[in-house]
Amino acid sequence: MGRRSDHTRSELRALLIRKGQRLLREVGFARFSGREVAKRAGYTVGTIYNVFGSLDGLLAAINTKTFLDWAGFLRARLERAEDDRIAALVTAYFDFALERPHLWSAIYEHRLPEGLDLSEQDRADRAILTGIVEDEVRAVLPPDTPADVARLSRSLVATVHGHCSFAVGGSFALLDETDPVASALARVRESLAAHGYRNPSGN
Amino acid sequence: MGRRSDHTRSELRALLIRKGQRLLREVGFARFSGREVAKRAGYTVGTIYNVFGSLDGLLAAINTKTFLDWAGFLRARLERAEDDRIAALVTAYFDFALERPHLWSAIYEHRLPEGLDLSEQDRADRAILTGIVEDEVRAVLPPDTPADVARLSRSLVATVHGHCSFAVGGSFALLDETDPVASALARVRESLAAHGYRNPSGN
DNA sequence: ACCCACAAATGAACACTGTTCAATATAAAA
DNA sequence: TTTTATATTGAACAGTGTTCATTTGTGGGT
Repeated sequence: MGRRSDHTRSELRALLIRKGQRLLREVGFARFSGREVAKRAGYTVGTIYNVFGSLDGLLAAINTKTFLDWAGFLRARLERAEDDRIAALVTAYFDFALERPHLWSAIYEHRLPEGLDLSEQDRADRAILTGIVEDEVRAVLPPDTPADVARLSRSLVATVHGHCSFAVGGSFALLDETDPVASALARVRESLAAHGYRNPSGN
Repeated sequence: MGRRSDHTRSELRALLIRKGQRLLREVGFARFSGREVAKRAGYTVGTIYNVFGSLDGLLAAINTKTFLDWAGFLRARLERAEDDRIAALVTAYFDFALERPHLWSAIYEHRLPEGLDLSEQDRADRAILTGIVEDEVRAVLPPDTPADVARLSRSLVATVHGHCSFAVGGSFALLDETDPVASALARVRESLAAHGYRNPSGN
């Protein structure tokens, strides 16, 4: 088969990302295969290289999509949230990961080879997540806080990330940790408290 | 070539782990190859399967070795440490990872396939690291603390791990974070302070 | 309606991977 | 010395990522 017109370039791009994301969710990073993605999309390997340049390009695009899905997930939860938005955020962070462990892990398992970098667009898309956290942190600290809110937010994301990573990866299971979300939330509250935050739930 | 007696079973085991660890450190998890490990050890692929059952078995053994090296690294730093042992611990945690990023990342990139589990020995070896942290945390909290020190220690390890993971993986670089160690240490101090710890350095 | 130039899709080829297992060469036992 | 047991090999298999010459449908120009 030669040239086709079943999809425009951007449709094809979206299709490959969608099918690739589904495969990644099902089998995980270690068993991910470009040929399989192409087959599921009704194309062959070469097409992935036409569209993304390399398999790493496709994986980067899939992971950026996952970041966007994740940001949407957090926003939806925050809308439903009552007074304790920090708890809602931490819980949602974990829930997204625990409901699709393969997909979430792949974000951190995939490393671009040296020489390749994320596009500016990818970076901007992925930064949205941190932005959401930053807004919530700022809302909860005193208006005149001397803290570097952006930096503190990144650090709190890292804190929650560490707990989530151990929870999804099984490190915590080996250590008989039963409630990683509660631990993560406790650490976040302690750090926020050190910057003038009062805990709404009393925990 | 048939049966040999160049090495005893346990010598061969150690040799393959050593050569494998070196390869992993050089090329990273994604480019790791069983055939290459065997070649460097002066054997062929099949031998890895005789000794470790599978490539995952070898990788698990290498990663356990890395955990033990890491624990030794922390202990050596703690011996040299002056008054601020918490800072020494956090700094050493990062330094070990940053000096051998491929090797450190591989601990978390490798996942045992379903059905396979770590041996009891591997689990015990890997738990030594957490034990070291637990000792230091206990030493720094009030003797009559009501806190669950084991659980808090695990959580603080997760906190530092999250920061270290972003530092090694480049997520922090994308966000212009310049001093992840300082951030991690600040979070750890805030949480310890919430449990009765007084900061020796005044930071 | 025709033709043609272009671009998109293909799939064979290459060098690799993990895994299995019959054959083999050697060490240990009899 | 002969026999038994086993450690080591390497060919075979099915898969991988990547490249690229070849093919073929498509859109634009006549």
